[in-house]
Amino acid sequence: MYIKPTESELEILNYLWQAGPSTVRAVHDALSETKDVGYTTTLKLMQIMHDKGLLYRTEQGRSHIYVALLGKEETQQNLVGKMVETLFQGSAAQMVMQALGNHTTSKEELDEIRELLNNLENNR
Amino acid sequence: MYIKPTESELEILNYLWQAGPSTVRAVHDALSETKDVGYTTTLKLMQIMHDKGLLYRTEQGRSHIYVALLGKEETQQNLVGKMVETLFQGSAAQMVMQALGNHTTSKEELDEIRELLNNLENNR
DNA sequence: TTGCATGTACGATTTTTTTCGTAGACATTT
DNA sequence: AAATGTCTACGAAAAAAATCGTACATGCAA
Repeated sequence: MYIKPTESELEILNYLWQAGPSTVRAVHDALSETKDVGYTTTLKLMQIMHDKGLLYRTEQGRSHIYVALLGKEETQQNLVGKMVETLFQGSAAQMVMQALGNHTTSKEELDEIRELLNNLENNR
Repeated sequence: MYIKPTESELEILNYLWQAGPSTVRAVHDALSETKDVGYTTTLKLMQIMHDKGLLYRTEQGRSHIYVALLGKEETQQNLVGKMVETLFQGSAAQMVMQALGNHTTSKEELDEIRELLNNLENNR
């Protein structure tokens, strides 16, 4: 069974995806920018994630280096999929409309999407 | 400030959006189909939602009729938006790709999206 | 009128998630 | 060597969500 990361766990995963293998310190410093939280809180969270099998870690001198075990795309997939199911009755198209309708998206991005649409249609 | 519904609250909202004003009994019976939960749990949840201002209710004889106070589109918007921010670094386009890439979407829906893309581009 | 079904209210408990204090190890600075 | 800084471990508390039992009211059927 797939383990759904909690909100806080997701913040940590996000950082690890972007930054690659990192120490608790690095993660914490990054999160502190936007969130007011103690160092040991971040540490504990990462330890729990390690216990759950969400993170792998390796010793590096006195500290640990953590690596996300969930893939970014895989996780995005999972969560978006769940949202499509529960909030949009399984219609990805409807979600797409909501997403595009209310975010400013550049011409380049729109073109990219258009291309994706074409590919999808051809490979059916 | 906007109140983010919890997972369980969302299930209830979903039912109410689809079915319109309903009793706890109706909601509970529907949820029971897919979830194993006691009647009083659903009742309590709906009472809490009422306290929070998520639901409006009116007496109907011995029971209550509940109505969702959050709009469906409004809520979808909020949650999708939040997901775009936290999971896709603000890029709606990327989320769209993930959503479309892994859900079977009919030609009609794809066309609909294409049309939306065109509109977006024209109204920029 | 007695009993059963069905409703709400509400406190209490359990479970999950988040937070943090304290202790101990070890390196570095003074 | 002593003080200071930085790490992990870990227990425990706080906060948020979900669950349910029990009490009590009322409608309805036997």
